[in-house]
Amino acid sequence: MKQKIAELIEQAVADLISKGALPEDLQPRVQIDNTKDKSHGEFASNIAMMLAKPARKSPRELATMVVDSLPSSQWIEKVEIAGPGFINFFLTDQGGFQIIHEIIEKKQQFGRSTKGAGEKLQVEFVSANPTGPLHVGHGRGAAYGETLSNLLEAVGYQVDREYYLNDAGRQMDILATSVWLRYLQQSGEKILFPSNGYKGDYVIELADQLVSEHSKRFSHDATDVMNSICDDEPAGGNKEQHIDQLIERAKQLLGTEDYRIVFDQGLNSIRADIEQDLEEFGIEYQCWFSERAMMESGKVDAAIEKLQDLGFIDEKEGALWFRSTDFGDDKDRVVKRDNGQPTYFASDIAYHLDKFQRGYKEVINIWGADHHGYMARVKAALKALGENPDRLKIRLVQFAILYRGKERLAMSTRSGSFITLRELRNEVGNDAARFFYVTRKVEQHMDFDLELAKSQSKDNPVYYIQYAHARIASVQKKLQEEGLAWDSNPEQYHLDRLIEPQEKSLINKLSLYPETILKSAEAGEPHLLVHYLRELAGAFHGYYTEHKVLVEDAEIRNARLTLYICTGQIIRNGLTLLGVSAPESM
RNA sequence: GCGCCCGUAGCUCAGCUGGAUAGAGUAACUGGCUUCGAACCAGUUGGUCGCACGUUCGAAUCGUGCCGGGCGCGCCA
Repeated sequence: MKQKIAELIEQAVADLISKGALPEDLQPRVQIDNTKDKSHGEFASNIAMMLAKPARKSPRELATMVVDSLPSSQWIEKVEIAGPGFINFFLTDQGGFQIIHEIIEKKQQFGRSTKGAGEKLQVEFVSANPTGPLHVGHGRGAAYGETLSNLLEAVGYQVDREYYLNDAGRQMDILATSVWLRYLQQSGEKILFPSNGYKGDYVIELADQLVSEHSKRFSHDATDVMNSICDDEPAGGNKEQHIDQLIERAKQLLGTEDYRIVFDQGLNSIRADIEQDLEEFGIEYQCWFSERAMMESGKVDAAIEKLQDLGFIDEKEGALWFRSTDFGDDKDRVVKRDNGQPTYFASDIAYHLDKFQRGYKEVINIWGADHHGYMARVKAALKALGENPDRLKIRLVQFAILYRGKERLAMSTRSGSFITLRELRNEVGNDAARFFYVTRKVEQHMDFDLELAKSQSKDNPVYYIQYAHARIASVQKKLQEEGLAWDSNPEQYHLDRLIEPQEKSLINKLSLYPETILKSAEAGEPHLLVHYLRELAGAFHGYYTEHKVLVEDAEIRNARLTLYICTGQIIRNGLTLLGVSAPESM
């Protein structure tokens, strides 16, 4: 409808220009807004104010000219000029009812579009290190990434969801060593657990599995393990050195093959746990991309060599530096350490190059806000490699700070004291968790009070929306019980019987759904959809309490049922995109 | 010190590419179930939009400078 009105205005302006009433070089950027106040009609345009200056006329005078030149339309009841020069459009009933027919016709397809034209996009999200279970901080990225993917699919893109698995590097070595040391403790060795190791209970469980599957295969005397290892921090030493020496000792005593078994035991088990956790949360990836596999394939070395060939690598102090300052970064970055090991950044370069080569129109990364410093260097590397860095879109997700009442909860994986995503899901439920996470825009810091979410779960907005859906389902059930049915023949809708103000505003809300989806998707802001659904549910609840559906008058009944069915459809469509269920009863 | 994000009602947050009297939820208070589900509805109270300039017909929205909070600035991942 907006489009139709915009066309009318464009015609009017073009008409005025051809008559010489307006300058030729005028380029109208027609903007149609939804009005907040219905006394201003359904839609408003500020075109007269926009053109006032270039046309050298007063806004109101210009508005009059535009209105007089406006072609007539069956959808427009009347047009008024108001305020400083707004042109307000009042729709005819038929104009407003169009949307009802469209919803009934398209059902779950309503609101979806083909704007994306089937182009391929990739969304990479969560990508937490497989060193422990996901915690509530990861949950926000998970819910956001999945919802964004759903929205992009809804507007016609083909989306691949991807998880970058950091299954190589020092953190994983620390995990493997932690598991092994717990294993040794299980077998009765007196070993003081390193302060820098992973202390969570799940590490002990991994050690238990190791015992039951491999018995004493990895056993060694505590004295051999700890011999000549430097002191840990509590004993006055350096905790980083301490853990690094323990890693070396583990590799040396176990040998390549056995070390890999211990390593993989931890990796595979945690990865499986993460995958299951996310699946239960409604998220399935098209690809789990292994960093280790990428390194073993030689892609990381190849990327470094390519940069070297292009002349962007300097050798300093035994290390290889990528000259990222040539491409707008603050400082140059090491890609290969003096010990010959590639850095995390080197993997990232190779990984992003690989993504780009897989033919996506755009690659979207969802990162925690603490990673914002990496944007410049990754884009710099892509640019150096001859790729267009604008194809990489990075969305930063601010932290969710978890509270239990007033108490702020720790979220460190290493310390082992954190609330897992699974615990959160069990406590507040998947629907409330998914909904809560995307209610606020991602740039906002978020306070997540567990006690509130739990104790006041009845007041959670997600139930408000679901309740509207359940009420509609309930009415339909009641209809059947009374031996009645909704007449699905459009001739029998009798929409002209919808004359109540609550009906008008509900219809108006319904008509806003498609543009809400489009905007949410394009701006990457699922919270717009959340707020829309709340408003829609609000409009419905108000209507529901004021007017009965199952009235004697069959025409009014069918008209209202039609409106109910449309409302239920939109709530279902919206909640589905959010990954929230739309229950028939609750 | 430099960079990114944020500052709107007591609290948690919306406010669409600048648009008409700044909106929800929650909390507080008042009223509404013999009638399709009260997990609901109607109403009242509550704001110098952090502060100050600037841009213009018009600024919560854009620009600059302060103030306040969060995060980042490793041969860690």
